Amino acid sequence: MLRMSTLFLRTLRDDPADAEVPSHRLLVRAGYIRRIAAGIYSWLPLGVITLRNIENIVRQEMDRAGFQEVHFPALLPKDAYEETGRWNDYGPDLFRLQDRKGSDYLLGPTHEEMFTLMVKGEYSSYKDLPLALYQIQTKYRDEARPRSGIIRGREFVMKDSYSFDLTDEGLVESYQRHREAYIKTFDRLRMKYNIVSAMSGAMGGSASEEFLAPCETGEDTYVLCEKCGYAANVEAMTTVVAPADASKVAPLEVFDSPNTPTIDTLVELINAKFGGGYDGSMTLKNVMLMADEKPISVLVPGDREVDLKRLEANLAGVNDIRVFEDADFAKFPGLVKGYIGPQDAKKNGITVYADPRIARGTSWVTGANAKDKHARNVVNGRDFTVDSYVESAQIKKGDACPKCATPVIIDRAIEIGHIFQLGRKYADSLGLTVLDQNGKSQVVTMGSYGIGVSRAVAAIAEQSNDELGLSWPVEVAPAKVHIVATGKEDAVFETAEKLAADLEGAGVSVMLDDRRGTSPGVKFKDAELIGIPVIVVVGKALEQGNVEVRVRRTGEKSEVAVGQALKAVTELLPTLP
RNA sequence: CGGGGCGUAGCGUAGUGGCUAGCGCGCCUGCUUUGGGAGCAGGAGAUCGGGAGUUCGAAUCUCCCCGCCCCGACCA
Repeated sequence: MLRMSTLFLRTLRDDPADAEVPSHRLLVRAGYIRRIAAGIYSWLPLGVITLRNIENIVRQEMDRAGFQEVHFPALLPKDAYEETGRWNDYGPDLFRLQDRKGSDYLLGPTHEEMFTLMVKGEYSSYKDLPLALYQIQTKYRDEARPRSGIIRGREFVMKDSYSFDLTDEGLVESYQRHREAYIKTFDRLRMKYNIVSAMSGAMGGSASEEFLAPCETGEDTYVLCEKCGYAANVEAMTTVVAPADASKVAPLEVFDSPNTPTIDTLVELINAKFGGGYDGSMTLKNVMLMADEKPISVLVPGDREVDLKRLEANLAGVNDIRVFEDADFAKFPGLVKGYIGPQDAKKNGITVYADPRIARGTSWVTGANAKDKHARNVVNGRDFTVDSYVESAQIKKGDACPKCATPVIIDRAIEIGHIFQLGRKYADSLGLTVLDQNGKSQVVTMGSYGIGVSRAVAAIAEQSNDELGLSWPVEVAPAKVHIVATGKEDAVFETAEKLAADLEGAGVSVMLDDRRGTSPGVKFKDAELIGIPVIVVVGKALEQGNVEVRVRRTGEKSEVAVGQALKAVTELLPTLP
């Protein structure tokens, strides 16, 4: 039982000055967490209990799915990370340190290497597979910009699991098992979420999905089709465009276009010149980029920007992309800034990438590669060629769903889980093999799955709060019932004590506000701020032999006889989220 | 890393060269009060982020450093 009279807790009346997003503001005000440094927080008793509740739900669902818990140190020698190349590839986000002998260590940002080696050390037969292991552990990443309280921290708690299979089909099955376990977990946490297609990114591998909890303060953007349910991270959103028939398009025509350095000025000019009917989407923008210091041109419709994130995610084998600078233009005199068209790309030795919207046979208005000159009726396949198609244009609200063509909506969310099929990358570089039925050595294929446990505290807080404070789901809350004793008569406190003891006896965790001499207003405000789902007030109504039962989330109140309170509360709890 | 903002008591803040750094919350003591962050009286609590400088005099001006927040870049 938690007692307000002794609980290590001080709630704050004012919002902390350094907190903006609701979860951060309220978790600090209600005394769950305190900031230690940027992206590094300590947990006070209420926070620890809440975090543990979430951890335990995650643990139970992992165990139920047949995954086995292990535990690694956070402090790791660099060896394994050297072997996979991540000691360097991970870059400045890796916390590195040395021991007294000068040996290199790191604080684990994720544990693929360690799990792979652990399995390698124990297992060597196909008969041992499939296998899935997990841990709940503190991770360290020296984020360039930690933000939003515990939504993106530099130290955070994560559940990470890894599956090990002999075959690709086995991996797909393991992936599905994890997917289902995640659905059960997040449902139990009472979170609103969408499962969206994602890019596997730097981790390599094929299929990947993210569990995104929609909320305004989220830092991920994703598209959602309300009709067919298609959901994808913007990076993974695909564009379906049918090739056009260009046989009737008039020949390419170069025209004078002075003072049209931007798409807007160009559209204005061509509408005046050719009798209207043009808009930005009919022009072709040539964005010059350096991909690993090789010049590339990316073609997108004039009314859209190049989305560098999407481009980078979809452009295989390129590490670094940057926009052209003046020095780069100087090296390519054939490129006339503001008047570039893809017609001469070959001649200039530039690789041309195009967004799928620039389909074969489509006709465009674009630069004519000469100062103050543009061209119209420039047809893909006739007047220029595209080396490769790559999703690169910015996604807009209302773009067509790739599955059913319905206009999609765009929403923001917090990433709370990520599952993906890793493949053999780590098993290969660390030599994790098993003998198959024929006694032949086979490289194991892996899946990797993560849940941001401490981030889930923030995500749930983001999704369940109001102007009064937090409002936790029953299974997550630091206690299920918050009993407020108001008044100065001993009878009130005695009744409250007894009810608290009875509830605890029935397996219902209780927070009891047993502070004497604290005014009722303070107790109510604190209870609402802390966000325990059921508030029982033992006070004025006691004269009639009643207590008041309130539902935090809805504000519903009802009076029940003291003798009925235990029953009323235990019956109420299962009906709440 | 680029842009913007900020750093004064546990929290929120006032104070643009001049007296002992002010106020609210919280905290302590006493009295009163007890259904919506009570009242009165008294009290404790601050090297004004750090260092150097300018000045008769610096929270206030200058320089350097540190830290925090927001936007962007980045982010398995």
